[in-house]
Amino acid sequence: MAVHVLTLLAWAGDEPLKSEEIACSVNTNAVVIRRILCALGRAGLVTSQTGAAGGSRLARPAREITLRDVYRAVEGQDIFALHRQPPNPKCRVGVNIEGVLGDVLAAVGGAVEQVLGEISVESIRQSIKTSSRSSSNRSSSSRRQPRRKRA
Amino acid sequence: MAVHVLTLLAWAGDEPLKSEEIACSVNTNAVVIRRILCALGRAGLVTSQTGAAGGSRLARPAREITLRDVYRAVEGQDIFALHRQPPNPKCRVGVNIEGVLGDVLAAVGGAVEQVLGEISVESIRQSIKTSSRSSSNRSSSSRRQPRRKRA
DNA sequence: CCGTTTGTATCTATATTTGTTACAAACGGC
DNA sequence: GCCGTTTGTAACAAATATAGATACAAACGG
Repeated sequence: MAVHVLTLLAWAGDEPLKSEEIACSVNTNAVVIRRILCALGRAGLVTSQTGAAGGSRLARPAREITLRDVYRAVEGQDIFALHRQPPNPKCRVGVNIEGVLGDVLAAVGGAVEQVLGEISVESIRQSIKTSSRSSSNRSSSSRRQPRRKRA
Repeated sequence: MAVHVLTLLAWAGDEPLKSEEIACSVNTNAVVIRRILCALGRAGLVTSQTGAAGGSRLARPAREITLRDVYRAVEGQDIFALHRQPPNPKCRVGVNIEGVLGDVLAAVGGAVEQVLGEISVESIRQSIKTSSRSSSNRSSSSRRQPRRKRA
């Protein structure tokens, strides 16, 4: 949803968008959008203004905002997590497993961020533009079902 | 937790472990372990036997089981997900965003699997072995707090 | 044949996320 | 300076997912 929001803002250019307008396209409540915009604002990706002529716009060119920035702004930091309840410390494996898995998760997180770091909001916008031109497109044709697990 | 389970099984070697024993080290309920073992069994990573002398053991050498196998066995398929409620199809961005993001998620998933595919259960076991030898270790010393979001 | 263990169903508790209502603070136009 | 508008945030309800627990039939070995 955050990527969706930023893509809309990229499209709008200089013109500020109101959370209500964005919510309409995303098909959700305006407060949900404001929460996202707030997080993006704290990360320095967007600027917002209150008041009658208010709204939000990108803080810098869409080409200079990567999905990695978005990821860091809206996701906490731990996508994968360890045991909810710590393992039994009396077991030789239990004592150390969390430390070792921590390294694994760090490696995974790094790989995720590297992939996301190579994709800009502008490139997303471009993909959408081309998608809407040709309907015989591999992008939009694939996937229409995965409504599972955390948005 | 699945990695924890497999590491224990790798340690046990030929001797089958009961779900109750595993649950003790992981510090959870035996049924939770059995659920994991069942998923791992369906993926062909472990074999289990009922009965008095029953229990579970690895279906093949620990070196030939990667965390990618584990990942596929226990996680559904979509770690990241799209909008819970589909975007507004009347919006130019809303129509195509899911297709484009689907490609992004596929790329991220591929990167995750690639990293996990290079780590075997055996290497996890080795890391734990060395961890427990030297206490001045970067692995186990780092991280002790991230109890956030899904185990 | 009998005790043990898996596999699975079912239920509860807990955590997380989303959606919703409400409202103070900020801002621009008049 | 006032007034309507919009953000930022709090508070709460609803939906969803996961973990933990109890129960029990089926399978297996001695």
